[in-house]
Amino acid sequence: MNDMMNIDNGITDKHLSDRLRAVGLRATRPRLDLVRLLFTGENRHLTAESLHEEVQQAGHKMSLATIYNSLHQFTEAGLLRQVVVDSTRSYFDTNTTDHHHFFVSDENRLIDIPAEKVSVSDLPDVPAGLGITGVDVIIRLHKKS
Amino acid sequence: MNDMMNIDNGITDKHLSDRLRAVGLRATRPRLDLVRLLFTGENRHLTAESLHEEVQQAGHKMSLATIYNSLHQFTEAGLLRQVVVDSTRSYFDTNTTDHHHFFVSDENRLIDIPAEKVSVSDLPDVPAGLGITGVDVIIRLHKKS
DNA sequence: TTTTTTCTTTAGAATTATTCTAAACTGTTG
DNA sequence: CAACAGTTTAGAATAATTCTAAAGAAAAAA
Repeated sequence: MNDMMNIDNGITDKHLSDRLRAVGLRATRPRLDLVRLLFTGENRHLTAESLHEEVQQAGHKMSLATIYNSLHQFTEAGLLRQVVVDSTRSYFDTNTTDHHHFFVSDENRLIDIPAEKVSVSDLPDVPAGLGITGVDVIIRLHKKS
Repeated sequence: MNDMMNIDNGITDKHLSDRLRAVGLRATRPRLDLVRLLFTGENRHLTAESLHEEVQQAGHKMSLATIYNSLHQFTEAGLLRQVVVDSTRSYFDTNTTDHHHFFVSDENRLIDIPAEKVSVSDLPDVPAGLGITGVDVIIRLHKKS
């Protein structure tokens, strides 16, 4: 439809397709619709449900299964990062660089914290035979009385 | 059955009942069976399922709903701490003092890290109107190749 | 004590988020 | 454009958790 169409910054569908192919995923129509929402504009935090709604509102129709599949594929491919803050829902972050999170429990909302703002020091010895996958810092917040 | 029975350290059912009543919960038979497993001996990490199995093996019979109810009541009462590491299951920790966790994803196992071993410094400004509920640090581990 | 009230427990149904299945469909490659 | 491998999808299936409303037990009142 618009190979050279410029959405709201310099990102075209060509860029997005290339990005998908670069991580070994075919640039299909559904996946393009998703990455367009995900990687055009600011970094985002989302759930399968919220993304699904957004896709509908963007005028596309997509099975929830596809949303789940894609979120997981994108995560494995390193395009997304999964953030575990709530045991009832999965959150995904389009910012995959090293950083941490505030989690506002009253609103189920995540806020990024740059890595430099938190220093985790003197890490204890990791049990033998195990390696560190990642360090997650979550600062839980609540509305003040 | 055994008001003064000493399980394996100095903790009797009387102590456990008092502990329940101290946080405003009736010392019922099911709750006693649970706290006996939870607070006699070392600190533990558990899930509703794992606790349910353990209760069965201890020879009691208890509805899973009671396990869930109790875990949540105990958590609200401050007897347990909930640890969110996995979006498919809830973990509870009998150690409610300030500390952090290793999470071995290959085995779904938690390991405590004393608070002093991790220093979170230079916390960023908390958005206006919000207060800090808690700071969770989770270091994810995997089996080394 | 007995009675009454309030809190608990429970079995099973219901709910929610997520995953699975198998068939229809679409990029990609030759 | 044929043929294959990778994708999408609707809907069923699953897993963890919560709900419901009825029966049971602890605490309070009489």
